[in-house]
Amino acid sequence: MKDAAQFFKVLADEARLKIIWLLFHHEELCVCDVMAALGITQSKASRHLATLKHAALVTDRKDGLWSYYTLRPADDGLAKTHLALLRRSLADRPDAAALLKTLRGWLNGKNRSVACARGAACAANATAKKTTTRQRDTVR
Amino acid sequence: MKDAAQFFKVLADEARLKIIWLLFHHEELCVCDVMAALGITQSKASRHLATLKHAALVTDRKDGLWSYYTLRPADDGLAKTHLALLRRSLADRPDAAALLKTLRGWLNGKNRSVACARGAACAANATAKKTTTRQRDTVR
DNA sequence: CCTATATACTCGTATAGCCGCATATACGTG
DNA sequence: CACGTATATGCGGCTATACGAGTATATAGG
Repeated sequence: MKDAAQFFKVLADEARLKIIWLLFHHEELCVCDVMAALGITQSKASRHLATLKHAALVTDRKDGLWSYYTLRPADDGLAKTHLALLRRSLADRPDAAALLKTLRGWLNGKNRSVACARGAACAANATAKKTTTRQRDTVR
Repeated sequence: MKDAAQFFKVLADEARLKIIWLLFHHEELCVCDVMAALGITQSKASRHLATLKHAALVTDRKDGLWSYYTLRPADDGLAKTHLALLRRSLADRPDAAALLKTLRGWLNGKNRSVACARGAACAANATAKKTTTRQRDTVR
């Protein structure tokens, strides 16, 4: 049952949950897409994607400068079913829908900006400013 | 989506997962039952039960010296469906079945022992001896 | 009241996890 | 080769979590 706990540990982070949610709806995303959609820093985006990769929930594909991440069909039964349920569980959430909308907005204007990551970073700042109260979320 | 991450955090611990699993199959369990079945210390059992209670996954009932814990129907949709799925996911696992067996063995001989917790502690020691290698489980 | 018991809780400590910053790496273009 | 860009990662700091050991609390029974 250790592996099950391990699996839930991967899901036990809001940023990772959001990334998974975005990947449910977009075959491939690169790091700066995640940065822009979630409004997080590059290192944070990269690290969480690495965690997901390590947990075998996503695969990555290098294309030139970009790394594209894709959801990978889980070989574990528990993971497979829980991810499917997660997708359904989040489907009716306003914040999940808003997240998707933000991503699509970013993807639209993506080509117009000279530097991809620079634009994403600006988006990150804008998002960060909205949430002035920042605090950790504990288990208890 | 923060609440979802929060919920998965509660599941992200092997001991808590095991407790939930046992509670799927036994209406009520007291702390020493959990101690004995999982082979853990009293403080660990009590603490994890407190965490589950705090997360509104269980309720407790005091009866004399004993505290009985019971799974409580989740009001949150996400929690409800994921717990139900969890139950199904674990159903075909050998270690989950073995855990139930251990608990039933304990419950049978429970009345024969003079001190409940003392017997449970002995069981804890016996279980601990089996697993000589003890290490933390990390996310990555 | 005194003792044993079951549980909760308080320490102190060790570890895990998240984060930002800075840097390294790798690739594309001129 | 030099420069800009996208990503990965080492490092240090901080917080959250988990744990054992010990202690406090409450209750049952003499």
